[in-house]
Amino acid sequence: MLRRPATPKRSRAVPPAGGTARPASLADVAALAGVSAGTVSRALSRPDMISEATRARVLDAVERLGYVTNGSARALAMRRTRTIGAIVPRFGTSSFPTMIQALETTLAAHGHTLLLSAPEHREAREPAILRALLERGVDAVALLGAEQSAQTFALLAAHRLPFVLMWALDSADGDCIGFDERAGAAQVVDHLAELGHRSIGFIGGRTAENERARARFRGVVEALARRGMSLCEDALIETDYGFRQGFEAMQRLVQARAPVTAVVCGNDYLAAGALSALDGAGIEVPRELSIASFNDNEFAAYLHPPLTTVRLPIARIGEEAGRYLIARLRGEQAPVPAALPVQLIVRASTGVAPHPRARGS
Amino acid sequence: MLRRPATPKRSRAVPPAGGTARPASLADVAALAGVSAGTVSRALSRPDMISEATRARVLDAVERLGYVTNGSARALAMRRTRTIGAIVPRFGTSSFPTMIQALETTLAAHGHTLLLSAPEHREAREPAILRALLERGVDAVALLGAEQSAQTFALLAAHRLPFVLMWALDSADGDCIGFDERAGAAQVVDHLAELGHRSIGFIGGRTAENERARARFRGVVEALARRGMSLCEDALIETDYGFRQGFEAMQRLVQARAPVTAVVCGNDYLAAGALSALDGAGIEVPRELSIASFNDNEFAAYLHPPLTTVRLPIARIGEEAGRYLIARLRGEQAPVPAALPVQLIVRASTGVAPHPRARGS
DNA sequence: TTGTATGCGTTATCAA
DNA sequence: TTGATAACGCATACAA
Repeated sequence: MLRRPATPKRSRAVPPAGGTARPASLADVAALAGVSAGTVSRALSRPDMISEATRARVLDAVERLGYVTNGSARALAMRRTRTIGAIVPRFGTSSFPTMIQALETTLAAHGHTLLLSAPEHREAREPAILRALLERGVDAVALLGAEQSAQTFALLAAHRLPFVLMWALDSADGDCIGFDERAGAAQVVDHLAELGHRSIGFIGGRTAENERARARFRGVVEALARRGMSLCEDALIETDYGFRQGFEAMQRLVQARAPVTAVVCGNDYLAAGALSALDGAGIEVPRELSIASFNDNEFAAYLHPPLTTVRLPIARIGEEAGRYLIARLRGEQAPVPAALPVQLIVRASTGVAPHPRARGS
Repeated sequence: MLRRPATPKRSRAVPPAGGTARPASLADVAALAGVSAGTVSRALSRPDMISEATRARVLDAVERLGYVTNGSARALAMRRTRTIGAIVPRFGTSSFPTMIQALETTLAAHGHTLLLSAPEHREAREPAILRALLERGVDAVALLGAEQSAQTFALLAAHRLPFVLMWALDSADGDCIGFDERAGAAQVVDHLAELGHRSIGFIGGRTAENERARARFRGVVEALARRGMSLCEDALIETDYGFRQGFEAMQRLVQARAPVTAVVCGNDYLAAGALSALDGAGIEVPRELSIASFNDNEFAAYLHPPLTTVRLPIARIGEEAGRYLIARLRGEQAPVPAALPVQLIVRASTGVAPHPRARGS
């Protein structure tokens, strides 16, 4: 392929009509259209800089050859890939996909593509993962949570890479996009208090490992403290997120006859499991035990209202993250959006079809 | 930046210690290590072709400069990006994330990165999406389902791009990786028949739009036919997948007093909703109405067993798709794996913690 | 408006 | 084992 000074630069001046070895390049299009490569490039990216006639010829040649821009070459020349990396752990069994879907949609609308990494075990692999994204030349990165390794932030800084921390609040290390879960916690607590609940339990995620679980726990604790209350120590359970875990946690509370009239769940898988356990325990839910949860998935709403939920607009995290990064890439200041508002939903009083059982109680 | 013949090719022979404009390149590393660029390249990619001493010097320089390979340049030279594209519609609210997670994990283990596209409205945008992935130079593509546009297959063929159709069976257009949902349907039907059920209903996804919903529907119909039975026409409901939809569908069946003793649900969101509706209807589930579903998510198992489930090993689709594509990229023949086996799960007889209510009934 | 000539940062070929 | 050098395909500054 080298050492052939006598032959023309490109051996195939003829378009690969049937399907030649290599895909068509700018030079091929140029040859077919009878113009220079530079003209073709402009015809495609700056149509207004080219005459109507030649542009038509170029476009025709593009069509005939099935030409597709070589992004690697473009990226090399332009020093940008129009690609954004995202690192989101435990992707499959969480509510992150909704967020990622929104992120991808937002990015795609602006011509960017999403490079996704979904490590199973976070700490272990992460620096290597970021390096992989760096090698791919991502223009920016979206990370889940504010608790990244120092090495991660160092790499980001060294490469001057715009980045955003999703589902997090107030980090000194970078701009965050997150929910106002604290306000949500306050709303839930206020609601429960107004219903007369004075002894409240909590079934949540593992605060040592999960910064989101920690934020919710703290939010509830603080909200209670403001009312001079505190969580019932006999009804505090940390567990993995999951339907089964919620089921078992609530079973434990019931069997131990924990003296609570309300339980706040860290997410709605836990809540749904807890509700299901109550059902089996033969307890009349509405009067004896009120359940509340964060992070509304629809299914929990159909189990046994009244269930009070702090609905987190998960998709908006992705949208705002996308918007933010795109603004950054445009050189705009990209103001960090304020904490996204959450919504308190009280099933019994909303129009959402109430569970029939709720009527008779 | 051009027109500077007097200056050396790279103006900064000194490493960007603090943080210069552009990230370190091979040439920078070479300069610092006192070798040629080619040597650096080899030192990194073919360590065995280099002397111990120089490799050490190179690695040291790499470390000092924080050098990261420029994937675009590498891709341009090597004509491969080590990147794989995936197009999966309605990504956020489905069970696809589990599949994608597995795909990404498998690819990452082999040094490939996943480029993800998750269009909201499928037909409309898809050709453009594939083009976007082509421009990014993906080495291969994973598509959801066998029903792609002719244009899609044409593009794939024109670019000689290896691809695989996930969650699909037996397409003439390409290699598929899917479940043996037909066998699963047969198992469910056999199970229900052995329990004495003779009139069976079906609540499933929209067969006109969803090839997976169609496959399940057909599977059940065929399995029934083999036993000389057929679905109860008064108890056939097509709807969107979702907890609410299952709830409402089952409500309809109950209110219409559909003459069925068993209902098969197309996925477990529908099943969970259906079970919840039965609960509200005051019907004793175990004796009067048996529910079965495809595609097991854990939560349905905790509602009201006995629930019979065709568990689809969703993650394996992603794994196998990844394996297949990687084999193809290696030039291996990549035999198409047979339809992935599904597993029939009868809650009441398995060790999965039975719902307490099941005991008393 | 269009053509020409570099340069982007690697890899791969050939010669040393 | 190493160095020099030609692609890889595109974008762009400059000249025409």
